[in-house]
Amino acid sequence: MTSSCDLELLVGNLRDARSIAVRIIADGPSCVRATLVGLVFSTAPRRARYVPLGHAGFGGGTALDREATIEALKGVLEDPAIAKVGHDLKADMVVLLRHGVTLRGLDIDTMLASYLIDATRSSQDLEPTVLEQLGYKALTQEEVCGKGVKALPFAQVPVDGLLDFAGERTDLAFQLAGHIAPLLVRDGLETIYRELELPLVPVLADLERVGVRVDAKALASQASLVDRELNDRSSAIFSMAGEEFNINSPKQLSEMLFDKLKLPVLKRTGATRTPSTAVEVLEELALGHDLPRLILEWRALAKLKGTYIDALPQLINPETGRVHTSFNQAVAATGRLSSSDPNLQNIPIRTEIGREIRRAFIAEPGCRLISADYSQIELRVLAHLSGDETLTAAFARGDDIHDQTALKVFGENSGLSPHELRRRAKIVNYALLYGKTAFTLAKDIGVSQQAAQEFIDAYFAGFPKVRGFIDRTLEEARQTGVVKTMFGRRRAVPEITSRNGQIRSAAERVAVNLPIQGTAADILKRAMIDVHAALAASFPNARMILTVHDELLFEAPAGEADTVAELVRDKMAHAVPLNVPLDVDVGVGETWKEAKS
DNA sequence: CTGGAAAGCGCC
DNA sequence: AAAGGGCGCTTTCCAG
Repeated sequence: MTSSCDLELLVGNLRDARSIAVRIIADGPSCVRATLVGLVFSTAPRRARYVPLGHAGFGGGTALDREATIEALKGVLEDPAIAKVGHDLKADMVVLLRHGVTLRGLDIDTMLASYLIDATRSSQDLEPTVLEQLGYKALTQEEVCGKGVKALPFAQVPVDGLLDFAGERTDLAFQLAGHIAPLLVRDGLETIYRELELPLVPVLADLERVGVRVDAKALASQASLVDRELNDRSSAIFSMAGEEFNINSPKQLSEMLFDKLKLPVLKRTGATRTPSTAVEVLEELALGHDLPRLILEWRALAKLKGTYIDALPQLINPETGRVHTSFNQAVAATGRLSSSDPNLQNIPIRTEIGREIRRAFIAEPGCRLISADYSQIELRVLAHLSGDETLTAAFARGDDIHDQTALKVFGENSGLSPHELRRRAKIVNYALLYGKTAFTLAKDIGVSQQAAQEFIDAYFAGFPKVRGFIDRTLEEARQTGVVKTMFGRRRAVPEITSRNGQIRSAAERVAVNLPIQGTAADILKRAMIDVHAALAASFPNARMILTVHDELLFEAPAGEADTVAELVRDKMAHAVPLNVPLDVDVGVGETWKEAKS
């Protein structure tokens, strides 16, 4: 273990020693995620200003060691002139933030660089990336620390092994950086890396550190309510079925519905070809039998309870009273962020009972939550990218875009109610974004397949340049094997030339979707960086706490909530210049549910 | 007992 | 015959 004397020597020699390796156990199980930080200071002349950081999803060490070590290194870690290199710097940053250290001078994050080069890799983890880029088979944790180490309680993991593992990973990140940085330049990704992904790292680290307050009592009372509803339904289900079975088992359920009760098999599952019990199937069956409806209700409630109501309270950090999600910046193929442990990007909103869960997401006393979401951002991106005059003019006038689509697609004399018209038009709008076929569109809006095809044709006739945008995108994909967002984020679509029609069609949908979904993701990232800076400058007591694809959530003192909301609206609306306005809906409330309504 | 596949479903 | 882009989580079921 490094003594304080060694540390002084180390820090003193940082700029002129040939090579010094230090491995620090920096943290125990704590707020967001326990992490082992390893530092390797390599001061060979050409690289003298690089401090690579790595982590290994671990924690521990004695308080004395880590506090003394971090204190000694603080000046280096916080010096923006000393460039930092690592694999997943945000993970290190979150740990250091909890020790009062703000990591500055972020330079090469090999995870983010690798992600920009190929976002569709199955993993951006250090070891597989090193294997692919450097052809080096990295040692696993078990190989370094001994077999069975992962099963040990943290306190019993041998410290020496951890140090070696940290050092190994740190060194790998450093080597990888040298190889991968030129690839960013080769692929024209420097700008999006330097101006979007890298500046987002400290923003996300802040969001994770702050977390969101969750009301465990509110969830507990919802739990007992939902329990009663579940019991009522399962009793009814078993009495109708004539026996008890596990409703949650698709296998047992399918035996009950299709073997014992002889209901018609409408669809089979993908791999095993067993009769499907998916929601579309049960909805169809519910027209002729009472049982499927009850099963659907039971399933929805069980999902709510198991995934949210029971799970969330266990994830409240006792030190902060808040839930600290992890945002993953290197997973989604389109450039979106994802959230896990827990996923706070799939909290229910669609049904009233589900929406109740958002009452449990609350502001600190004396504070308010502010929700700000882009209105139809993907359709606006489509309008911009396609340059379609009808679409852009509709957005410029502030028309309701779904009503506009209804007019174009269904005409003025369809005989449908305005509400039904708008509902169908909304489905048509989003169907287009995702490449939905006439077959499924017909099912969704309850018309014949032929009628659905006529709606699709009418859409393209009404918004003529959208067809051109799709054709150009597909042509680019065929020519280059790659599609891009407005800001140069890329996604490879190698299957675009597949001779297999199904595979090729799937690739075409991916190719058309990427510029739309990916550009929307880029815009939100830009907005997050801008808003974060604006709040730090003008409202230091207001904090960004969540991001959900087209929405940002904030917590601010009640007295300034309205002002903060307007600042946020302005920054989001002007994050990037488009040839259509970006409208932002904002709301303030004591809970997430209130803020969204 | 653990890990992974499959089915299903919550969100944008 | 299949038939919508992007995620992450829970449960069941089975293999090792």
